[in-house]
Amino acid sequence: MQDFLYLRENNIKEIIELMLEAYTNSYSDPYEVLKKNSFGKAHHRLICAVDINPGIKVADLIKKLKITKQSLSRVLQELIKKEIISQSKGDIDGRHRLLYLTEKGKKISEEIFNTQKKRILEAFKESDSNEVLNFKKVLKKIIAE
Amino acid sequence: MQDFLYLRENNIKEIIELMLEAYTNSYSDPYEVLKKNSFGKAHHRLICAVDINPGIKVADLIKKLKITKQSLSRVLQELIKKEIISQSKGDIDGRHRLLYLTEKGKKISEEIFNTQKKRILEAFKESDSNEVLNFKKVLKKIIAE
DNA sequence: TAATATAAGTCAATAAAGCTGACTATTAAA
DNA sequence: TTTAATAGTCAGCTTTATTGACTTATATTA
Repeated sequence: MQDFLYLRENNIKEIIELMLEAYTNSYSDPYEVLKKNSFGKAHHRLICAVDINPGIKVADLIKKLKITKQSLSRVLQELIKKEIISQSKGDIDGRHRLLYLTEKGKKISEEIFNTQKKRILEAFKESDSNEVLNFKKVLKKIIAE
Repeated sequence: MQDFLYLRENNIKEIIELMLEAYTNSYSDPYEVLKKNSFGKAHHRLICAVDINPGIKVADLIKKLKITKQSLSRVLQELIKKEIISQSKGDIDGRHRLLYLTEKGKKISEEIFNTQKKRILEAFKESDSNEVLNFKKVLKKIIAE
């Protein structure tokens, strides 16, 4: 097998560490916005996931965030009470609870997003459309089981 | 300003969420290895960061992981006691404590890495050298302040 | 050299996030 | 109509991280 430099263990290892740091940095940007609303990292993750996946089922959210039903519940009930997230009964399967951001939730999510947006746009500055698409493609593949 | 599709807010938002999921999935792969050694996510993050940055200072580690000195300390002292990480006094500045993986630490880090490697290699399968380099470049830019 | 600043470590109390286990209620499928 | 799936809940616990108030060692600078 040919020795592709970019597939060497040290390069892959570095990429794993870069992902840790990229996530850590991106998700620490909205610190002030979250604090203002008395939200923590768990709320942030939840709001972000529901924003990009409107109508997501509780079970899928658990898989996505890789936390237990009980852990999710505490944060979710809090956000429902504060009218950031709303629930509706699934019409195909009545056992499902579909989650959406409320208007209030959308506003907060936008506020959060605005603090993160700059970082990503800056990173894409010297990239062209294809490169961004490839970046996204790779991220998606990393997620795939 | 031209409307570049790939710079639209929804695309950026999606990328932020993909990063969350890519990190979450990649860092849940070594669950069994970590459990066997009674390590948690905090240990994992620390081992990974020291592996890829041998000789890193405590202060830099705190910046990288975005946790407090006291949070780091608990986990770090545990790993030093278990002889996973070693410390040495900085020779340029004697106040610094430089951190390294021990031989034992390197073995565990390899074991952890092996569970994560497959996922990344799979993601890079259909990418060429340039695309991987670009992926890495973007990750680095996302990290930059 | 004496005063000050920086890097790291520590103690204590608390909060946030997540876990396991044991249940209940509702709805769907066999 | 029994069984399975989905969601919710209660209780107790662990892990991770925080704030605040120190100490110790080493560097810097006045």
